[in-house]
Amino acid sequence: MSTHAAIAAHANRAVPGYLVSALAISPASGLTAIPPRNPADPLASLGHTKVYEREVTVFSEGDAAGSVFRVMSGMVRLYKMLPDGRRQIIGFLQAGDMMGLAFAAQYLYTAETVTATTIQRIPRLELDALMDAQPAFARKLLSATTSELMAAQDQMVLLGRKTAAEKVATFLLRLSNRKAVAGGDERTIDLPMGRSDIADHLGLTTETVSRTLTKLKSSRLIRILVGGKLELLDHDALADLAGGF
Amino acid sequence: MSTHAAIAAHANRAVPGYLVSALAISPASGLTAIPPRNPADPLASLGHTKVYEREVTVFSEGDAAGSVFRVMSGMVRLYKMLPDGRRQIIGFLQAGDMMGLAFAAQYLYTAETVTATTIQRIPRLELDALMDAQPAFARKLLSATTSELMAAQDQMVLLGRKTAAEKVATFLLRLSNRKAVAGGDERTIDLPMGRSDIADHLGLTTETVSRTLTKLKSSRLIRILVGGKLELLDHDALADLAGGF
DNA sequence: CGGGAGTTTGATCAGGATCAAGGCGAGTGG
DNA sequence: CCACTCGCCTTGATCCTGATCAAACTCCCG
Repeated sequence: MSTHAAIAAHANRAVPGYLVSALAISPASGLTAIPPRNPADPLASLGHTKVYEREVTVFSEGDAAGSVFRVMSGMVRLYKMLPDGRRQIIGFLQAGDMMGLAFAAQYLYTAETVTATTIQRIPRLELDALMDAQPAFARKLLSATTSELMAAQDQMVLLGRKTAAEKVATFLLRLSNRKAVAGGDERTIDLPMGRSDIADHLGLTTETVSRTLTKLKSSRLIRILVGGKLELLDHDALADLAGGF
Repeated sequence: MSTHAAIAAHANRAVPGYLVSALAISPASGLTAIPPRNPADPLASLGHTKVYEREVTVFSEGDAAGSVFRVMSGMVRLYKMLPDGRRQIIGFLQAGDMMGLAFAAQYLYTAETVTATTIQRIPRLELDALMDAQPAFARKLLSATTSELMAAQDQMVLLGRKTAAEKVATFLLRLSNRKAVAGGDERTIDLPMGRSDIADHLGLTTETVSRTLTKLKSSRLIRILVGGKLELLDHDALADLAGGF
């Protein structure tokens, strides 16, 4: 399922990017001698790639920001915290998504792996050099960032105006959508993150997330599978419930 | 107060941009013969500028998107609606802010004036041409859009995790911050929008906004003035209440 | 197999929404 | 110029969704 073609399709999807822009991952990255300029993935030759364990911190809000990162596989959560510990998860990143892309001296959110994750770290200086060398790449970054902004605006609608059931349904459909475009079974989605992660992403509590999922299960809209997987039994009914993205 | 210097300072502020990026407005724009390329404001010579009355629509969600817009003076609200009419105001735009900047065929939100507003309309083709001609300008747009994204993430924290009082306090401080950087009296801010606009921006109802403002007034943290103005009497106490941006 | 974190379920609480009246002020027309 | 009116804002009473507090269950994981 995570074929190169699938990843490329994902990166070029028409659907707004999910978090900080998805950029094509070179099929060849890491497998062959690195070409100085790979037209398909200009980033491929920059920085280096590292495997992180599950549930570890990649960088923290307030850290000096010298690099940007690209998730190659696995899942990362980005979040901001209020002084008293309340947490808002800004988004979940998957293959192709970038993070840390900002013109600020410090990172403005914390990045932690959810699962074991491969991440490419690119020094800002190298990214800047690439933008200078390839204006088209700067445009690509702009396009990806704009997509992120649109996704962020959808999330505002969700957080500000949707009910608990609508929030959960929307969340499930988004995951399914991402996965569908990335190829793979439409109906079965992965939920590697915990209930409290989902809660902190949707502006709810774990209990409410759990109850809502239970209700969806009772209504035969979803089926909860072992190993953090979930099957969407009635996509249309979920879409009705979600009330638009 | 809205001197050229003030606007320039505003556009270059370190604080994250508020909605879709703030770009320098040329001091000379519209006042002198238009130079073909104004280094201070590369946009100045593009498209044309029009004055809109208060409470009119500039473009609607779903309209074919052929232009981007820049607010030169006045105030605009951007919002998205759910099918049943619930509304989420994405943000309020002021001088220097841009809207409609997306790589999509349709506008993804509706833009309406709050007050009488001067708006520059720039065809996308012209913007694209400018980006081709001046790579530095594309970088500037990227920087502005990234700032917007950061602001959107702050708004997610507000919507998902803050209480009504924290939301209102944060909102007032943001307005004050914008104004402060743009020059002008730190303590007195303009609230040209109605209570229901504020409510739809903060994920509350008009009643709750009104009650919360009344409480802030009783606690001597603010004073509500005639003509949609408001005075911040205790900036520090408000900041405590807001609990971080 | 046992321990423990995460999840589910239950009971109660409370913040903010909803429903319902007044009050106030800015425009409008007489 | 003043009074009226309409829309917005404020205030009050009640309701309800989702939070909080509490406990049992399940499934990993060692």
